[in-house]
Amino acid sequence: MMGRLPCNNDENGLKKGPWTPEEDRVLIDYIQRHGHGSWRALPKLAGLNRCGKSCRLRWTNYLRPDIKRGRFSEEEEQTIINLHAGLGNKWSAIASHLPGRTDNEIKNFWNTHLKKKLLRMGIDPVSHRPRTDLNILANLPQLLAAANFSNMNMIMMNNIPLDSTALLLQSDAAQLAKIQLLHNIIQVLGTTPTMEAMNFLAGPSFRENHQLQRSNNLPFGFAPHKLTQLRSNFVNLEASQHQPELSEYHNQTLKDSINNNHQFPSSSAANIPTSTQPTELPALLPASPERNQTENKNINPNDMSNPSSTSTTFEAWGDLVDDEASDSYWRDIIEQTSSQTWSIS
DNA sequence: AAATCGACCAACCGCATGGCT
DNA sequence: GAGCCATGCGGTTGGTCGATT
Repeated sequence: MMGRLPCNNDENGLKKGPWTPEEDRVLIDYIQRHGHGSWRALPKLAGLNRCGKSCRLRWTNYLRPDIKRGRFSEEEEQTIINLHAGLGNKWSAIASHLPGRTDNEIKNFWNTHLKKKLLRMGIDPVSHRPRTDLNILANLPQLLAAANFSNMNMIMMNNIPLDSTALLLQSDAAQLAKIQLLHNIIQVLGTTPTMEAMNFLAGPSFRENHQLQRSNNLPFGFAPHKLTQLRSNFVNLEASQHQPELSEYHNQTLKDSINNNHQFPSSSAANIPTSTQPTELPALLPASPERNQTENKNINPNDMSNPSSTSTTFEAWGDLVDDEASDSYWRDIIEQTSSQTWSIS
């Protein structure tokens, strides 16, 4: 490899491993007086028995005066998730949007916290899309629990009386979890859902509707605009899962539903400008970070959402999914889609 | 009390890249 | 253009510490 100078401290007698307070002091003193200059020359000049690379790392990741330490805030967390969705593992690029945070710190935080958090939510941390492996089906209890937990947090933060909202929120959380599950199921199926699958997904009302559509010779018995709307709203749902503005929007719709005599969250969709609700919406996020790395070089985390496109998510599902879905109904879905998947693979 | 496990994170390693001669 | 050097970057490792068995 051209250009690389080994920093093999074992062979040249230089020290490795954790830095001592004394070494830190020497390094800080030197840089404060002379700047770091050539990192390679620095250790000798400063009187440190370390390689230049080690000094640079220690300075940039730990000793720099503008380093911000401590827990990541919710805002920082969301920013990292948003940026990672667009940039992938470009830790230095992500760090450039978080003043005082180092790429190393963000990388560690991602690997130890955020990755697991997304996995728990059923989102693939690499692609930022819902997980398409069948294991996700085994995570439904956690998904429901997470949804409930999230809603409970919202209640606590807004001092909303539990007795008047608990049942509604349980219902909404379950609804969210169901939507997530349906999304994953369709991802697993991969292609246009079969008639049988759509029958099960849409519930009794759709089955009735299908009979009418079939008599009109429409493909799959599904009105084309419904399929388009369905697909669009999956995209919107997915986008909302890792975009703070959209999450906030969904939180707000939930709050609205509480304040408006338990109306379904879609009631607040009127807050979103209708002029920006196309029938078919573009994907809000790249399918994979790699795909869009070049155009996202100077990405602004605040530009990564399009809240206006979320307004019909609940409405569409309200149209498609009956509220009275029973356990056996959902068992049927899972069994149905599982058998579909086996036949695909 | 000791052993084990898992989370966390500082530090290291090796590759990529850009600048200079 | 080739070779060399310095630095940046991302993946990985290994030590530490608290929780659990």
